[in-house]
Amino acid sequence: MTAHALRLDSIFGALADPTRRDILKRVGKKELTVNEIARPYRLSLAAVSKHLHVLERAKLVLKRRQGRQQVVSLSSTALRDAAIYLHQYEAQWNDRFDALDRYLKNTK
Amino acid sequence: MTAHALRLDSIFGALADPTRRDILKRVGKKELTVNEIARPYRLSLAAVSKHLHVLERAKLVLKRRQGRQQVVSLSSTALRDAAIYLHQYEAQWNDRFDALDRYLKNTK
DNA sequence: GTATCATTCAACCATAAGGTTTAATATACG
DNA sequence: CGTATATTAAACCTTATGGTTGAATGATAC
Repeated sequence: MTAHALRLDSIFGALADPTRRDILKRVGKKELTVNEIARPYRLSLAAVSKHLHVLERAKLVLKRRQGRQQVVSLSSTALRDAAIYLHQYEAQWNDRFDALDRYLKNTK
Repeated sequence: MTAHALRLDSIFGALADPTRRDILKRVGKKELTVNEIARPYRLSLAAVSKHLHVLERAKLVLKRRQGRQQVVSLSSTALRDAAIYLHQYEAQWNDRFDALDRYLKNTK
């Protein structure tokens, strides 16, 4: 399997979990520490840490150390790669999403 | 969890497997029967049938009976839903590129 | 240096995913 | 009706995933 395919595996795999999509949405608005990310969920910190690892492996987020905390931020390149993958099917979906189609074409 | 979230779970989950992405690509070009779909893979028919079930559950493909065969076709609505989901991050990947643009301009 | 805070690692558990083989079902053909 | 063809279901196996708790690590504060 190609590197590209492996990458899509990890990206789509990461996006397949609702907690991880929620984390993504939240760090997309604002960088957060691991503790801040974990707070709203009824999950152990270790579980959230694992989710972050999955997101990191898919390159959907970046982590950097800031003192004794880890600051997590969105990394949009993988999301863009996923969008580009989906784009190959653009011709097959509704005209109503022309704007999105044009956008994806321009950034390919 | 909302119906919408469950839907994204199944869509992204289905897309996370390379065999399924390959099937999707092939049925996107031309409707195929289950046997035709299975032929190129070193997998049992039952395994391919399971993959098709995953794709069907995610509404990424449609199956209809034609005589004693099942004809599988792409259904783009789920792909479009996935694209719409990713689209919410469009602004952030644009920002990233804009920042890069600015950077390149300034250092030219 | 020791205590404390933030995060991860290790070991473990339950369930899901992806595969196999064999049996069952549905449709078509003589 | 009986047989062949196309596909799925069942039972089973192995590995991956998502969760837990408790110990280990890294960085700061005292």
